[in-house]
Amino acid sequence: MSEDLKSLNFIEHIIEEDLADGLSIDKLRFRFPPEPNGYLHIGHTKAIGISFGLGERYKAPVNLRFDDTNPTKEEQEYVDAIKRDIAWLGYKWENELYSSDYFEILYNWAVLLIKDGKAYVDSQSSEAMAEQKGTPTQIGTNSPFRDRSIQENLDLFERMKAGEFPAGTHVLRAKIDMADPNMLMRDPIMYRILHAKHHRTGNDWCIYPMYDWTHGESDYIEQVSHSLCSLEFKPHRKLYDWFKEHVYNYGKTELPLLPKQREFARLNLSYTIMSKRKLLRLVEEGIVKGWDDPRMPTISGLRRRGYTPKSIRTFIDKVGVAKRENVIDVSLLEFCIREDLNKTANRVMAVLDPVKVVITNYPEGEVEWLDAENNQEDESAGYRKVPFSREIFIEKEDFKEEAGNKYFRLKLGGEVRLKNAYIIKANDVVKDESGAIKEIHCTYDTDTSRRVKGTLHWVSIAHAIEAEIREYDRLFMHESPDSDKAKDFMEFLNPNSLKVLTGYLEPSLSKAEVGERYQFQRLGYFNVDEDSEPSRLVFNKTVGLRDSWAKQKPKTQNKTQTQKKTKPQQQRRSAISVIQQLGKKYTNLSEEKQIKTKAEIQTLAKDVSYDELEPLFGTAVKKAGTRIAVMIVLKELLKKDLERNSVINEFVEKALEDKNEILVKEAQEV
RNA sequence: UGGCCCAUGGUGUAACUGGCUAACACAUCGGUUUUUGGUACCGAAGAGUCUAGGUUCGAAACCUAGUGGGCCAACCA
Repeated sequence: MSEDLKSLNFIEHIIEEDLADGLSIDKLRFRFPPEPNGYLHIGHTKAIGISFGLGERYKAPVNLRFDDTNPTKEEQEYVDAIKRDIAWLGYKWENELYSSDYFEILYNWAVLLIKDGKAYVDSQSSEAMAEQKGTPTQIGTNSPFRDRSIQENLDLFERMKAGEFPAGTHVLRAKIDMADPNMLMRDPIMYRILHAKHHRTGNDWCIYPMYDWTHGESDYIEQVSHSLCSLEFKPHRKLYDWFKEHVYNYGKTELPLLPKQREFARLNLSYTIMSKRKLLRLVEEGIVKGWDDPRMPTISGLRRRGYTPKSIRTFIDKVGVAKRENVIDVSLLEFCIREDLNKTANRVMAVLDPVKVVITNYPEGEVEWLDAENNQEDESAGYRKVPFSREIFIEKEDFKEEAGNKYFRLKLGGEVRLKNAYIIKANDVVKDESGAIKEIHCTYDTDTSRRVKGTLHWVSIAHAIEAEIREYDRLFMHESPDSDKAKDFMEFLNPNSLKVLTGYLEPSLSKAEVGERYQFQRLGYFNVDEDSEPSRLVFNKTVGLRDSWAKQKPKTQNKTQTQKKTKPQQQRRSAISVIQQLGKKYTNLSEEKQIKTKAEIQTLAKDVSYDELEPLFGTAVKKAGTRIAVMIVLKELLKKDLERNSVINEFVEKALEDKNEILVKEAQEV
């Protein structure tokens, strides 16, 4: 193992600092805390990759902890799916834990908090409490129940637990500060009454702890050293720390380590949505066939689509970790899966949009079994036999009656190589009444040593097996479907996200098994779907091959859309600010470029008023470039109707004495 | 109108914590090789680090202000 020379992300920097400050490396401990209320998606993979990745890097334990404090939304089905997905990704958790395991200790701590006067029972409606809470810009007001006696609070809380009250009648709140600018500190709710059956604790409890109270304390109980979560929890940190510091008094002997919460930006993928709620809607409204529909960004969807765990892990590695909002281009994900599959997937031939080719000089009824290499990237992959005969299919797209010489494929009078077989020449076409090509008549040549520009894949008609091919396109046509505030994300659905075809495959595929991945040569990577039956194989297209030929054809809509997009900031930039920027780099430019830039500044100067320019006379002496640009603009203005004044004279004189020659030269021309 | 966070090529991250010509990956464009218009290899273009001021011999990094974006008012997590 070589030393990891990769630069550290900000979380790794924090850990390294903590280590340097004396934290013992064996105290490092992480956790991944999903709520079992939905399936994991590619966005979660980032969180998984960060915490489990850190675990692998530092050989530290990573707990899988289900944050199951809301029995109304959570189900065992999701627990199972989450475990399956994490394991599939190849990560190993130290302990499988549940927040619900800590209900008892959490309750006991809550009682201590009441005894310390740090928590109280509130008995208002949620509406009343919401009103008292204030707004982000307006402080809140105290609850009339805020100063109940400790005895009364203890009594009420115990009776809440005992199930004496209906839901919604009482809550336990932390007593912090209703005037805190951070709304989470305004006496947050710790417990609510919920007469619901929990997937693990059954009917043992009718009060359930809230996220903030549960999550941080679970970290503390598990002695997690670094509790990593996404950015929207940043405001929670203050409360996380408040709870933690109070509870520390009750547990410091057995639980000496205080966890540290840090936040990173979540992953966004272009053309997809990540919200569990919205994904659920796609499932419920039948837009997709289920959580594992290959078009879904869920881990189970990607798995079914043919993605490998390795490709997803390298993807997560490549996207990095930082605190700024980001949208990752799907092309990066596609790059990762192609990179992996290129090395591992065996090549086969399949024709998805067939046209018949008759090789007129090949004997009728004859069949040859030719050798075909399975994977030139992997010598151990070996060879297989493919049958060749008089009648074969090729792709419609691979033949044109006439075409320019940039078209390497088959055309009348032209030659092309058949992959793993012979060179053929197209002599004639047979058309039906409508003019559609029915057959292409070719002759073949057994001398395959000649250089021929194009190579086509093909399949012998008599030997081909039919299979269902499912081709997928992005589910949404908008780059960030859920960012439009005016439109519902459903409006951006791509109506053609699924295309079902019948493909003709070489016979070696008849033994293909569910989950196996292949490269259909020149087309893309495909895997065998679980809907397959021995009599009827079903393939999913995982991803197409890179296609630099397709790019030469007219650009697609999406391309033009993304290119039109410019930063809003830059759109409304004034001439003067553009000039400032040009000036900044002016002194670094080559002479040739300086001339160009100067002309540009002169043009822009037409849109600059003297009032805009004057403040820049005070530009620092060392910023010669900016002053040069200002000088150029000044000269343009003087050429027009501007009159010289003392401020201008002063600026010019100062420039004449400058050590920058360009500036002096420009000033001399005034 | 408050608080907190963020700002580096088209995209995502770096920059040894103030010091070389701002690096890497994806995307883009060109070339070489090739029985996949794939892969591999070589090369190019693209940012002077949101703006302005300041500190400093020296700023992407530090300070101030501005601009732009995000988050925060669920008995959700």
